[in-house]
Amino acid sequence: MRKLKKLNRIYWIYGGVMGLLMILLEVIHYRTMVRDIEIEVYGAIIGILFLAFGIWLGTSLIKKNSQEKYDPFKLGLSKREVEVLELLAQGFSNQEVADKLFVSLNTAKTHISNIYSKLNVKRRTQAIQKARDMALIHPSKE
Amino acid sequence: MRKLKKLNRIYWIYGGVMGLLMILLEVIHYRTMVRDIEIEVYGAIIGILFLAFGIWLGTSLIKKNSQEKYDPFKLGLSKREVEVLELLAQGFSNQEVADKLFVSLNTAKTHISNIYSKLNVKRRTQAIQKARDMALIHPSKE
DNA sequence: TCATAAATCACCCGAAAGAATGAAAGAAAT
DNA sequence: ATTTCTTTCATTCTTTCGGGTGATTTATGA
Repeated sequence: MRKLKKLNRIYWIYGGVMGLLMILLEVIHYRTMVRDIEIEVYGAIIGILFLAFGIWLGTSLIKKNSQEKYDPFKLGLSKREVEVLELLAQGFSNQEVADKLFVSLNTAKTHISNIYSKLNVKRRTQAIQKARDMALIHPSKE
Repeated sequence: MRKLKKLNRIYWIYGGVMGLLMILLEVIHYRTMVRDIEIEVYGAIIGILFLAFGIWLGTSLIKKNSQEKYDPFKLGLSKREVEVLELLAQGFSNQEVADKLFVSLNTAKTHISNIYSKLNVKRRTQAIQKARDMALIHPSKE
């Protein structure tokens, strides 16, 4: 639903930019009616414009593809649990998680256990994996 | 050293393709000397070619940037240890790692401990993190 | 206001993980 | 040949994890 909507808007943008580009070309075309001399320039301009547009379009498309799965914490995870998950993925121990959140070790463990059952995993490494795959947490790099 | 070399080769390739594109345009240009009628077609061809080139170039550049750090296991890691690291990153327990490599649990634990000291970490989650960051192991997705 | 969910903490227990050593056989290098 | 490295395994000990259960205190919403 929302996904489709968003994708569509992106394609509208692409279309719009493309249209603007065409208009720009038309303008250039009718401006340089003294073509016989200017045809090389005309070609160069078109080339540069479309090259730029292509690069922009290509990079945009890749970026869209590599993100956009972002499942918010709608797997029953509470915001506190997402916080904990974030810390887990950063390699902290139970005790460290507890300290960072200013709660007791027992509380941290409770959160972590709940995360496991909600993510349907048995170990923290699996939880981290799943969280990354489903983009439940902030990506580490790039 | 090797990094620079590789990057340079990539730019050579880009340059080469760009050159071919230019030659192609020249050919098209002198082929369609009946321009007054064909100038729109000429523009369209240039546009399409450069658009395609731009997209290709853009996506290639992004991909190159997002990889390319690949540090082989020159941190003192033996090949066996890299194997173990690979399995760790897949979320397996010590026992599972041992089973998959047909060695005893003790052996697996020894490898894992050695990995920790070589990567200078204290926990398996940190080892996995570091292995990913330094691209010591195969990426999980994409 | 009453029920429900979230967040907090405690206690117990067994399993897994990790640290510290030692040791031994085979491969590889010099 | 003789080191050096790798891989293998064992033992002991401590710490950390994870499961299970139960309880209290806010919030939130119906």
